[in-house]
Amino acid sequence: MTFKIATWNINSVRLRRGLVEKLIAQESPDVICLQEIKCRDAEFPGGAFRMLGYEQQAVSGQKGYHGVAILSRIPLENVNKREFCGIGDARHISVSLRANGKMPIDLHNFYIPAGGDIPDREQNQKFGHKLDFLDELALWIEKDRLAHERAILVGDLNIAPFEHDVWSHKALLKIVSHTPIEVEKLNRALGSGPWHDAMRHFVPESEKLYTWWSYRSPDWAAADKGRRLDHVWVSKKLAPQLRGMKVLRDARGWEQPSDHVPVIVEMEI
DNA sequence: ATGGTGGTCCTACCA
Repeated sequence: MTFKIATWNINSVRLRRGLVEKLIAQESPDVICLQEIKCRDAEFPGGAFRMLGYEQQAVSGQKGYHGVAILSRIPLENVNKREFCGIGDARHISVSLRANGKMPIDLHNFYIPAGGDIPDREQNQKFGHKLDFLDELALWIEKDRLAHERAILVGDLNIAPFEHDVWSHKALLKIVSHTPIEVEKLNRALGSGPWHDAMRHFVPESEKLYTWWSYRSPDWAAADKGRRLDHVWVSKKLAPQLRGMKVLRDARGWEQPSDHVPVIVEMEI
């Protein structure tokens, strides 16, 4: 079967439930991974999505900040929430997708810390937290061999690793999300192991590719000062099965938009 | 170099 997965930092799922419904109407993904739901589990509008066929749901919420969720039309098993850096932030949830009797696919949904403004862990604890999170992620991936078979990793990773993942490589080298130390740590976690970048699989490294445009730019489309903060990675075993990818840039212009847009990947599973 | 906007929840904090 051709399987379609979407990932989207929704920046409050209660405020933008209608935009998720619009995504569903337009794209009808089999699985939707959301980040920054910004609500507790009990406040998640699961009923509305259930009515649209997403009867399988896994939610890790908290009050006011962060929070991740997975909506699925495919049966989910083994819901797991990992706590990073020993603080209670809801920044990860994983499930196994059980599709048409084949071996399940492990799916990890992440919201990696943004890291604040100053790219120095001595001056900015939030940047230190981001680096520690990435180190812990790299260790976990290696130790538990997260991509050993059929696996997908998505989310707002808050890092734009390639030169053309940002509007100006030179201007952003000291801007959190594109600093060399963050890129190096992301590469250590994902770039050199059993993972495969499913977005750059379809778009060459020499081409600009963004998923986020700041709210602070009223002319976001004209200025087009974007960054690719949202990612889809698949295990190398799944890489030959990739069939398509798109970034729904239009969603940045929807009414009362998120500052991130959905990324959609299709593959045979 | 600076400030620009938007979310949560009600006072700043976070992005």
